[in-house]
Amino acid sequence: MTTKEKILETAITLFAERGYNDVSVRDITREVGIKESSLYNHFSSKQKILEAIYEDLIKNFETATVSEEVIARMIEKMTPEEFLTLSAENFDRYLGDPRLIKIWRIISIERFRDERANAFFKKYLIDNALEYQSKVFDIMMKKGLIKAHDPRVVARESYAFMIFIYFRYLEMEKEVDIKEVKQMVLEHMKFLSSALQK
Amino acid sequence: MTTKEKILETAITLFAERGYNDVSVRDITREVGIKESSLYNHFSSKQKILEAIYEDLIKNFETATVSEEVIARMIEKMTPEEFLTLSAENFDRYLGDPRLIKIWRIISIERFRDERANAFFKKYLIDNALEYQSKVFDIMMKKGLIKAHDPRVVARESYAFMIFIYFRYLEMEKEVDIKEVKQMVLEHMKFLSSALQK
DNA sequence: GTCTATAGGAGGATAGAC
DNA sequence: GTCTATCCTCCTATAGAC
Repeated sequence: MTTKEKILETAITLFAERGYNDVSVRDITREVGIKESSLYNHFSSKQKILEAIYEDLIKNFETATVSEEVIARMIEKMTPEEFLTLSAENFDRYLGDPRLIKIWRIISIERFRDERANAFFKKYLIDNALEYQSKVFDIMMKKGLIKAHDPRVVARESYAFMIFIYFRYLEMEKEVDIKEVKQMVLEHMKFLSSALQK
Repeated sequence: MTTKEKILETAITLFAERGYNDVSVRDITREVGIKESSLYNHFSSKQKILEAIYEDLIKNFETATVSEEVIARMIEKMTPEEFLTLSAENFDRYLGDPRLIKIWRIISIERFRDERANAFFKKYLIDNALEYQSKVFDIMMKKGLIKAHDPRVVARESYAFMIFIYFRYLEMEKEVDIKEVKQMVLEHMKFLSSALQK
């Protein structure tokens, strides 16, 4: 690992623990094993480190995003159970990536003082997901696979639970019991399935 | 309003906007209209102001808490619809109290660096409410008023939505459209009612 | 109870030698 | 690319006059 990478990874760990403001350049360089002044050979300011972390996440999103077309074709073939299982699996993948969890935790902390972080969180972790799920439920209703409802209402019922889990376990617990969380998500999917059954 | 009260109210407003760390004693005293040194005649440190705010909230909780017995008797008489309507009304009352919203927002921000704030939030805004709702649904199931389920699962389905609303609208928006939020809560209650109907 | 003046410390950042 | 030395700014808090 290069010094620059070491700085970035250390910053991610420390920012996720205490937030950007409560971590000093001194804290980072002490952990990395260099002097403060040496850091400025790799990043021109402390702020640039944070921006590099944000860009890391954006890159991650860009590579992970699937085209509208592909999504549309996938949905056409899926049953409600398959869709809910897929959602749960996506969440599980997130739970298995500690570095990604750390970066989202930084966004969580920073969103109170940084409008950019707040907007990013809102868009990528909430509103886009709600819109997507809304489309899926709409198609399923039109195909007569589930009970007729306002699809946006059903999408909120489905996804609000995920946000609750994020809030209560990922943000509020130091150590997450992944098995327990997966169980709760499973129970939610079951409840929703039965509520949507015709 | 005494100077001490002015300091407290100003601190609540500023801490809710930017968090404890990003508000200096200078910021507070500038707003109040006194010099920094004068503040120390009313609070022995900046930290004590935050603690006074926490105590304010705790006092609020103590006066608002109803005994287990009263709750038990209330539940016995309630239909599921009445209970869900009551929950929505409690939430509306919160939405109508800007000072209380500010204080909870401070707790929201501070929970990432202050374990006490985190524990407080977890207990009073989430776990106690979940436990309470769980008891209510259990009684209703035993009385045959709603479909049989694990009452804890139903309580999560019911309350996770409230936390989602808190997260997405109270924490993430500068200006909350209260009418829109009330509408979403209403739609949630309707969905849940129909899902629990025998 | 308010003021002026200042202490004492931590933070981000730069200059310049090696 | 790393180091030592240092700068400047902002912060919380205190001393002591009025």
